Amino acid sequence: MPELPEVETTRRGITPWCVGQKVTRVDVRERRLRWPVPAEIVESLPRQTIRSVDRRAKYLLIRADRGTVIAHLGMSGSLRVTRPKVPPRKHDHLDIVLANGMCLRFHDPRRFGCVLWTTDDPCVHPLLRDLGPEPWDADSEYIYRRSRGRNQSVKGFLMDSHTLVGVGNIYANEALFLASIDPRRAAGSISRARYQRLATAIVRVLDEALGMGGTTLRDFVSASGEPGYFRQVLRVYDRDGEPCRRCSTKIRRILTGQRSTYFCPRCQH
DNA sequence: AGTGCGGCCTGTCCGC
DNA sequence: TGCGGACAGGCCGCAC
Repeated sequence: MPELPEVETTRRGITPWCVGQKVTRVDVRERRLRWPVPAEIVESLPRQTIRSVDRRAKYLLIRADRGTVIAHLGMSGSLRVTRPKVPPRKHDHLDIVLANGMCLRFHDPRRFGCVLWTTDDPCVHPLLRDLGPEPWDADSEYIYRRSRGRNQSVKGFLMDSHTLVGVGNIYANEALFLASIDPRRAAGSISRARYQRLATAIVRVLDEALGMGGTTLRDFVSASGEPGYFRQVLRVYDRDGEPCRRCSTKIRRILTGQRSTYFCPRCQH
């Protein structure tokens, strides 16, 4: 599933194929994504040149001459470089066809993702406007200050994109383990020193995963799926009943909200 | 304003 | 073997 590192990997993977390329056509086979694919993208994007591919949180920003594609991969999405004549698979919802004979193909079985179009600065788009800082830019003092007075669980607080972006369920669990913090604790009850550890832990798990995303970069065009490198290095996520890698106590799974939360009852407090 | 939760979707897995 | 149901997940948008 596309977490932040995979979105960044996608960005790096598609950039050399499409920056500087003119768009010749946009083919929409299924417009019912999270929000309908706007007709303007089909009308306006062709004949424009792609100038850059940026990322904000888990949104990819494909900037053209007079407008920007805002794409989100949701839970199950991918954006791959292929040739337009390659027959679309099931759930290949949209192609951005390029003058160099390639295309960007958006694939998303669950359709939690989106492909939108804006002619404004994408940063003022309602979806991006209120987002917190990127994890690499979020210093612990900011996170600590923001947590004061919050009764919400620290895990929920971390996963709130207004606090900071890019910390999904997997990384929230992993970072809280590294920082030895019980995910059920109220965000406002945790000390400044522990937020320092937490901020470091977040960057560490994201960098680790980004390093592994690099391995899928090589055969990017060949459309090979995620081989599951993540799983072997996970410390708590999806390890209910298995021994803690630090103290061998059984990892516990609980539900907070509707989300699975994994933690070591001995290491995290 | 902060917080919790429903809903959107389909593939996968489990039990009958 | 086939079928139904539970579950997973990001994150918007609503209700309290």
